[in-house]
Amino acid sequence: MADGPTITTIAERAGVSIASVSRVLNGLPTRQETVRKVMAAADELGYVRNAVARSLKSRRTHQVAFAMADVGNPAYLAMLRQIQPVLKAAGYRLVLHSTDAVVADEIDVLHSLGERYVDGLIMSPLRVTDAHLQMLAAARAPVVIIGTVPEGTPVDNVRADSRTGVRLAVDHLHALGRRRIALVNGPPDTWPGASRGAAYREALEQLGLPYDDDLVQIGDFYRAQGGRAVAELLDRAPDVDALMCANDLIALGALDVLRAAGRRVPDDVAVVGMDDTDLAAASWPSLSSVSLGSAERGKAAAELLLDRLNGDDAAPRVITVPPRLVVRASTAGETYGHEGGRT
Amino acid sequence: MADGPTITTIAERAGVSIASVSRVLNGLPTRQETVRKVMAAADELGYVRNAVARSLKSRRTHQVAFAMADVGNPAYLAMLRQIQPVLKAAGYRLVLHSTDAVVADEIDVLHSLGERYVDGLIMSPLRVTDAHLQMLAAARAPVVIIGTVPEGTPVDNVRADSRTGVRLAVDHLHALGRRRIALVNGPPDTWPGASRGAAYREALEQLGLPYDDDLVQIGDFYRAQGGRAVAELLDRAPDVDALMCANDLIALGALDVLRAAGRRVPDDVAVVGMDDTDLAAASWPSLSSVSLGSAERGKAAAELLLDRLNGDDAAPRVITVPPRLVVRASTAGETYGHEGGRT
DNA sequence: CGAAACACGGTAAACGTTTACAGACACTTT
DNA sequence: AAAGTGTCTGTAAACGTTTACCGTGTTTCG
Repeated sequence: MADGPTITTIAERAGVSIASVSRVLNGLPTRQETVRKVMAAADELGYVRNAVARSLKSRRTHQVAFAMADVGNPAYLAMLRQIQPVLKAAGYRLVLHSTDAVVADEIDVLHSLGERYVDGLIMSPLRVTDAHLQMLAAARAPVVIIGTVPEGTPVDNVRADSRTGVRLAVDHLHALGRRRIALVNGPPDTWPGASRGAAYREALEQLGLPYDDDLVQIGDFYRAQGGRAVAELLDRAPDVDALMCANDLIALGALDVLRAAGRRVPDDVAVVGMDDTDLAAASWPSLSSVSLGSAERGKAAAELLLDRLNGDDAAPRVITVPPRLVVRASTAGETYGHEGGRT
Repeated sequence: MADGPTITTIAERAGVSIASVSRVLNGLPTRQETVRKVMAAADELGYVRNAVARSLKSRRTHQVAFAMADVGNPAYLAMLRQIQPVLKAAGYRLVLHSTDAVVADEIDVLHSLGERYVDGLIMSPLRVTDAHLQMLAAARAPVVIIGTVPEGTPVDNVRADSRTGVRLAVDHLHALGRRRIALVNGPPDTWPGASRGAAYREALEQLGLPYDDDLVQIGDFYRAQGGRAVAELLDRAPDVDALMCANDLIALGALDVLRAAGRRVPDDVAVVGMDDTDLAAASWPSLSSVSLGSAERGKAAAELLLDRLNGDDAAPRVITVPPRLVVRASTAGETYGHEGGRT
């Protein structure tokens, strides 16, 4: 692993100046003979351009960061899957940050933009605090937020519409004749938890259904906890005939518990999840789920960021991705396979 | 977004030289008064060190690359989940490459090590070609391969043991009294496909079961294809009583088709998957699956690489991670939840 | 044939750090 | 009082590129 060749090495070998080498390497107009000599020397030496030196001079790293709360969460992975190819096609490398849903870590990432190791950032924060807003206002590179950000924040913003998403699910359940529709939610101090809770209430109201505290159960966004929450719910409101779950993991937990309790799905209790992860198609009965368009949001975010990196300095843009209800066996009683799973 | 402050800006403001600024910033011994002035200036200006310039000088980027075949594949994600925190804790950023299982892309990644934008690389190639070996021998930074690499290749190597994995599964099925055990495999020209095929044959032999061509079906590593393969298999060998599937997706496809064909799982046909992905725990009946230790391999790889980055230059090491059979409902008929799923 | 135009290519500065070296100053020590 | 010791800080070079600028040699044209 001897010290790799640099343009100086090449220049010596080819008998030209480093400027000429650089010009050849960058395809700037140069005499044929010089091009030949430089290329030959570069080939023989196995030269590869030093990206760091290049970045220092050009002030471009050709790297973009994506900061997600949790590498394990399928919703973020869906984003990642879309972001990656878009950036790659545009010649950018992807630096991945996992913030473990810790606000301080997110702030750190924003702060580290000052180190200039990336040209831009896509971030999907759990919730947006004042600290976030301050850092965003002072960000040293273009940032795109996947999530919802207050009006006037100077960054591009790609939103889900969980309100409409919940609406779709509740309407669907109502249309199937269900009247005791429960909500199994995550913590209300997170953005998803809060907005889904509010949307549920609103949806009931629009349908003329009464809001019943007994029908709302709060747990965490995980399977085991979701199951526990549903168990409590069944105790308290045995007449429940539909469950709106705030994500797919909770819904899987619900299926576990319903099965154990001898309730048939969907005949006795219909279940809808949220996020439409791979798990929804894998479970049995397969899980109806509201897709909040994680994939589309990832793609949109990447494209917005690329625009910025190409010098677009128009006013901050907001894109809202519409939700989509994917109906599977857990509400419609269809047999698996009907919806043409993608795997 | 005016040009950020540099140590020169700070030096002027604090009335000292850039050398002093650098020293203070790096905690080298300096007079208290100077420290104070520099710190004050840095704070006021909101200075953040430029990582690129720093890397150029120090020849360290504090970045590590992880190259996986496919961002969508749960096995790689399991690795990623372990790699990320290990690197983060050691102060490294993670650059993610998705090679789309294209050999040329993998070679590209190896080649790009010459650009020195990372200090090291963890790569999990689908199969290792001569081109790989050449590049590995000439790699400009430490590389750890997750997968199997020929004896004598000068890189650290973390292996799965799919031979033993298949063995575990077949033994398990045999112990349950199954005698017509089929293999639903992926393409035999991939490393996983080839080794699983061979291991299956070997396992049968050891158990004194006859090898029967009708019981081996080749498809692809995906759900729909797995289902199709199993459908054909049922036609050809209706007396099959167990399926060893080369990965979890195939196994899910198998469950679909068995259910549609009215065969009970596990009573009529037992099913084992491979990789023990999240999907295995989510499906119903939950899927027995052989874990090849993706998570452990990821962790081990990250730790090996960190050792190298800390200057360890001992001979290349090989770590083999033992497989583990996770028994769930699809073979044992236990109810879900028994194995204490991790979600 | 001399001057202007032009095509190439070399010199050097710059990007923002780190760090070897040496200078400046304040004390000790003899 | 001169020399020695030690602490702190400034100057400058280096990391590997890109690029502005200028000099040289050739071509073109009056």
